[in-house]
Amino acid sequence: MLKISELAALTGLSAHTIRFYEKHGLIEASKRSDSGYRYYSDADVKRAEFVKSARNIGFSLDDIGVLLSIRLDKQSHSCQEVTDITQNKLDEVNERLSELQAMQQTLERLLESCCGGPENATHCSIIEALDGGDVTVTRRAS
Amino acid sequence: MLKISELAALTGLSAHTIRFYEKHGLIEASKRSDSGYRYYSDADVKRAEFVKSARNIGFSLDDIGVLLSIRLDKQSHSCQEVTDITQNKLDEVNERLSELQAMQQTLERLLESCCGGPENATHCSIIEALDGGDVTVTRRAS
DNA sequence: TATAAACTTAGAGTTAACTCTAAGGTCAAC
DNA sequence: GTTGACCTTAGAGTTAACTCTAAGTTTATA
Ligand SMILES: [Zn+2]
Ligand SMILES: [Zn+2]
Ligand SMILES: [Zn+2]
Ligand SMILES: [Zn+2]
Repeated sequence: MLKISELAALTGLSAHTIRFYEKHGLIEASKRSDSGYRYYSDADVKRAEFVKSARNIGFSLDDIGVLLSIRLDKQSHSCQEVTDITQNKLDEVNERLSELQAMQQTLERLLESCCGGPENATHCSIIEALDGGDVTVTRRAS
Repeated sequence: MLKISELAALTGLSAHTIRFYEKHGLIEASKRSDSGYRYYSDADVKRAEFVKSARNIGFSLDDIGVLLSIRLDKQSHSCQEVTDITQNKLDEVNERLSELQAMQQTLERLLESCCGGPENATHCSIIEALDGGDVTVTRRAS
């Protein structure tokens, strides 16, 4: 049984974050000492590591909640439920990637066009481009 | 001179957002009617369009504030100041792109590994992968 | 036994960029 | 001269995921 700081060291989450996740139903300590200290079993640690992995991939805490409930009772859930969540996340990531790639291209183009030197900006092509409005249109985050 | 709703229609910003930008020093109405209505001159419109362009590229409101002050007095600023802001933004975008690309790869790999079918999830390779912790490590957002 | 490190809770604060509400004043048209 | 669209302000609410604080309790170490 680990104390919260030990679980924190193991997972790389802070003790604060672990308590925060607990409040959101993602992590729990299967035991409390008489004085109220949290103690984590091996199963608790595995669960925390699952949460950390899912978080690393980019799943939201809400997604992770659903994934955990599937993990807890695999019999009652289908692979399709899992791929639905995963596909939705991938769609989201792809959408954001498109936005960022558009920004990247525009920024690179702007940087190429500007001398970047120490002289004054009266001739600056970046300022001009922004003024003219002839910048690549990037989609806003949804 | 345009009223706020007309500027909104022109720029695609909402009237709320225009007032919000004004509060943050980005947009201003060079005139007010006796009753307090905002009226925007051609120069105001250009400035609002500059803000909109910069926002589309992904600059933060703070960045835009700095860009506007350069735009307002180009003599006192250098191209380098402009490229610094732009380069910093590009670095940020590139960092986020790396994170998202790692997520994308992991998610695609997970989706390939799972059957996605209607049977129960006792054998689900996505759940297994998250359990095992053997997912690609993606950097967290800074 | 004394001190420091670690733990507890409830709840407030952070960030960015909006987004909305309430309560009321103004303006154009019919 | 009244309806309805539009305008004003101040300020609160939203979102996600933390992050921190305060005030007090417990435990480990010397
Ligand atoms: Zn230059
Ligand atoms: Zn330049
Ligand atoms: Zn399957
Ligand atoms: Zn599966």
